[in-house]
Amino acid sequence: MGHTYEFARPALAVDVVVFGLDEEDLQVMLIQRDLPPFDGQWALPGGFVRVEETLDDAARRELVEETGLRDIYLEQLYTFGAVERDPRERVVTVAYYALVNLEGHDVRASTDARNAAWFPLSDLPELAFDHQEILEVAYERLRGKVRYQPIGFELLPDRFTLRQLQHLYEVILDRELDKRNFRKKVLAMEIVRETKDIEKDVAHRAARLYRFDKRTYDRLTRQGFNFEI
Amino acid sequence: MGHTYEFARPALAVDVVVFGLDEEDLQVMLIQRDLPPFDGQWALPGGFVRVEETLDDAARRELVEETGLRDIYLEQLYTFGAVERDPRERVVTVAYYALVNLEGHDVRASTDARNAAWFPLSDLPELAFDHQEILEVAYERLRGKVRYQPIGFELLPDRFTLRQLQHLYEVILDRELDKRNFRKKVLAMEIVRETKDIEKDVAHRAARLYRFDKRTYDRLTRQGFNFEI
DNA sequence: CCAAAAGTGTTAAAACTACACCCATGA
DNA sequence: TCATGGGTGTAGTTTTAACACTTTTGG
Repeated sequence: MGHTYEFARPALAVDVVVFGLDEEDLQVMLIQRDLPPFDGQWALPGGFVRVEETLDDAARRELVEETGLRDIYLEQLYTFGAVERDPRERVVTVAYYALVNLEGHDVRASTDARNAAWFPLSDLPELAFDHQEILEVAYERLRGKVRYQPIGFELLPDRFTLRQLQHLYEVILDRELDKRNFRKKVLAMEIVRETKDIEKDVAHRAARLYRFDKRTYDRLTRQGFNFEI
Repeated sequence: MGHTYEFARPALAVDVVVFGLDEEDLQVMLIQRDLPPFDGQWALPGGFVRVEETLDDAARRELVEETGLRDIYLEQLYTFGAVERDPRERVVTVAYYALVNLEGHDVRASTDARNAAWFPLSDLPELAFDHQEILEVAYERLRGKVRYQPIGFELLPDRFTLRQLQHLYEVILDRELDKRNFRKKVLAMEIVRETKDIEKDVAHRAARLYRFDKRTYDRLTRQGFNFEI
């Protein structure tokens, strides 16, 4: 970087893969485009980075503007720079992924989210640009990271049952886990704390609710503990 | 991304953290700047992205131009977008890290590398821009990734002793490993193959040379095997 | 013959896996 | 009273961790 810019500049954008979880599936939030290129097709929420905002700020701003989602877990994923990825001109995009608890956030509460909708990961429409590839990289990252960082809790409500937690891992890792072994492991780590409450309105015995104990997690981590499912 | 660019654009750069390993230490390649800002200070090799090249191409081009290093392991790290990270103007940089075998590549063979030099990670000069932070993120990534991806071999010559391999992990992970357990584990994975040769010119019993067997690694990986040290 | 690193096995503890039944609740 | 999921323990196997001595080679 020994000299100033003497060439044409690529444009710089951000795109966000928002994952949500319901009782069935991992879901992804998509936006239906209403302008060319790819008019009418579904795409990841995103937009251009302004010169006076950080990349994280740009991603959060676009999320609010396009989906109404705010204050959610957001992490940078990868930067995609294929020369022809946007047919209009050279656009490099910094991709993020976000995790959101589907029960706690209502997309439709947003003003400008007429074209936003959740799709199950297993049944996505055709996506604009290289967004299919971005989404695959995001899912790959989520699957890898969820095993050794306690990010999965971001997909659950504040208080959750161990069944919900196990279901989360089963959906993301795409394999079944043994109930007894899973509970033993999670409880042995001491990073989920039992609350005094139980589920409501279920047609069977109600399960105990637990809470992720971030303080204990941070303390244990400083002592060399490694989270792993 | 529903509209074209109506704002000023950030400039886009790449920077590369090149790691090398010798008998002592992890080393990092730095460039001494000869222009403001930070004139005379050391910095990561890097430069602006051209509009007709991919990010990977830009990183490789800058590496060749500034250090003479080519055909080395290179992987995207993270994109840094703090608004004031460059005092001249808004510059977003896509950081990479690279791994190189110090025995196999001579920096001084490069034409334009008068200002390039290796520094031990444990004794770095003050760096320009936010390059100290980039370097810390790169080291963190290397430390995390080396345990579950066979990238460490990139830091060694084609044929290496098990001692060299163990030393590599000890330096990167910053802790001692048990010789017998380490050998057992590595050999049990069957991804390093014994050669028929041994070390030369050592003042003690010469160790057997091994080679990383990428074909076997790929085959095992397809079968669900997970590398882990 | 000395210094330096190569090479090699065993045992105890811990972690992991597989597996089945009774219990509580609401409909 | 039935359907549904909640909740619990054990035994066999595998993996990990700790640990010390003999061999080979060049100087």
